[in-house]
Amino acid sequence: MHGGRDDEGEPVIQSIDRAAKILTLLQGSRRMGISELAAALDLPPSTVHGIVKSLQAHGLVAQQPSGNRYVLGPALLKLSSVYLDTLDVRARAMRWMHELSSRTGLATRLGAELFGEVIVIHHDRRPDGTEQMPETGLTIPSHASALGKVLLAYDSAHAADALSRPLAALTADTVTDPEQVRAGLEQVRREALGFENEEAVIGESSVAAPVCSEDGDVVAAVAVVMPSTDWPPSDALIGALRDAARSISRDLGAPTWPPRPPAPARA
Amino acid sequence: MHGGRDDEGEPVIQSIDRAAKILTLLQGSRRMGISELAAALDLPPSTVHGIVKSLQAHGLVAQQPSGNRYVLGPALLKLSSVYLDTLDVRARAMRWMHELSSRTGLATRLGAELFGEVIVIHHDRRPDGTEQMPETGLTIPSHASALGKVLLAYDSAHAADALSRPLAALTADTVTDPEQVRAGLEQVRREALGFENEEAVIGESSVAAPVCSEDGDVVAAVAVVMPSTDWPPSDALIGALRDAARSISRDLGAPTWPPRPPAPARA
DNA sequence: GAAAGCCATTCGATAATACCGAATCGATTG
DNA sequence: CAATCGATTCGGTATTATCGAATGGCTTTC
Repeated sequence: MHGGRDDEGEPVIQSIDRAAKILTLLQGSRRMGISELAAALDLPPSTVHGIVKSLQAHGLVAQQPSGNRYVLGPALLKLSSVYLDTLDVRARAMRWMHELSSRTGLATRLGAELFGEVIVIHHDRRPDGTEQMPETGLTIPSHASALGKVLLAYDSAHAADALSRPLAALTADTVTDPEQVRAGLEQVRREALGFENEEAVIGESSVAAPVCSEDGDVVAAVAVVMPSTDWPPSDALIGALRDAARSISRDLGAPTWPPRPPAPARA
Repeated sequence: MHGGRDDEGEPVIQSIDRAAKILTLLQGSRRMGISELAAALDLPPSTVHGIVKSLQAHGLVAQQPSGNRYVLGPALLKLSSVYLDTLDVRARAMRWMHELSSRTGLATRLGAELFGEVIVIHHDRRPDGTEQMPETGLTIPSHASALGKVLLAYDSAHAADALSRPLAALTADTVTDPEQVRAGLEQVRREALGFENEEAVIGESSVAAPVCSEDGDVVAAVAVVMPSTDWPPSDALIGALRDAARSISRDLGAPTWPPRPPAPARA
């Protein structure tokens, strides 16, 4: 009952807070007018206008040629590009993920936690020449993905956050009961593997393994994405995935792999 | 002399302006402390601290585990992902770029203008299976790239902006004289093609063509990137590039291609 | 074709707000 | 163990963003 994130009373600068909320709103519904934003935030239009114009001056939002609708701006792209460059995990992972994709013939993803969801930090395509959407930057609900289950299993704060709100059903197979999800995490910890079979996208399944940093924490997860027709994953595939996860972790200076579960478990 | 961008006296909200400047600083030098930022902005550390914390609350910046240094945050990645999704140009271009990459065996880029530079909006890799850095989000100086030359040629505001400041020499072959760059644009307009031979990266050359929108404006440019050993590009390659540029423009509803130059040119 | 409604935008007064300087806490170094 | 450097907290003050009302541009409607 007393849990939450925004009633903490943290000292946040009002206008920046509002600006960030506007960006988040534009993230949800792509193109919005001033008064639309104003209504959503319960603020006078003139206030919103000032904020939006300030964001626009820095390219963080842009108004489309049509005139009176605003969208996210190009400066965000450059910022995110630099953000990706600062991530050691990603830099180290890229090489092994490419190898993993080559060996398995499947797409691979690297994910980390962002506000209770999973954000894809790197994506290596299937090596066949087909056209594939870039997935870097996508966010996926934690409870419905292999990546998410792994991250949940080793980060209790993340788990508490993600499982405290109602879980969306993305397909018929999505597990929407928090307790059931939580129960599954036990096994994830035991095997250091997370599975997901058509729980997020129909026809698509995945397996994920944890990636550890220098001080043994799980900072990310790698996944292999496969067509559901290939389910369950072969031992060879799982072996390759574990190899990749171990290699990345080793490159990062992790002392052990698989990681020791955080919660006390009697021998 | 009287030209400029930031002395316009536009009504910008102070704290948002400062927040954006902090993001830009973090974009330049990856990891900075509070006092470092404060020095750069000539502000008291406590002020900067407040702003940074507010940004942090929304995931726009993050402090690294080490403790007292800040970096750009993961929320930017999600925002940029949505930004990319809102771009029709990109959505339409992806398919044709993939075909272009397949036909030529080379990497292709789609670029647009951002504050006088070129930002890469989409990148299709070389179809060989080699590991390649994702280039989406990179920015390239306009004067040293084929993409940039095309964009400059059709957007006089962009040209005025980009060529008013000193031009960086990225390689020995970079053209750093604004007038010389400007002179080259004439030919770009005539051929609807921009060329660049080792002017940005040694061993790499590229050719670009304009992409037009519904109302005939040049909104982006497509480029093929090739090893300099293949220079000059074959007619077949240029043909394929033109085909792609025309197809994308057509999909966008452009009335004509190649675009009519903006400057009055007597028949 | 004219009028009305909608929405973005501008302006100026007000008080709420973010800013700043000084003090505190924590970490790192000699 | 002492001292320095930096991040962080706190509270008073004045700058600053906010808001309401008025304007202007655009599309819609009758």
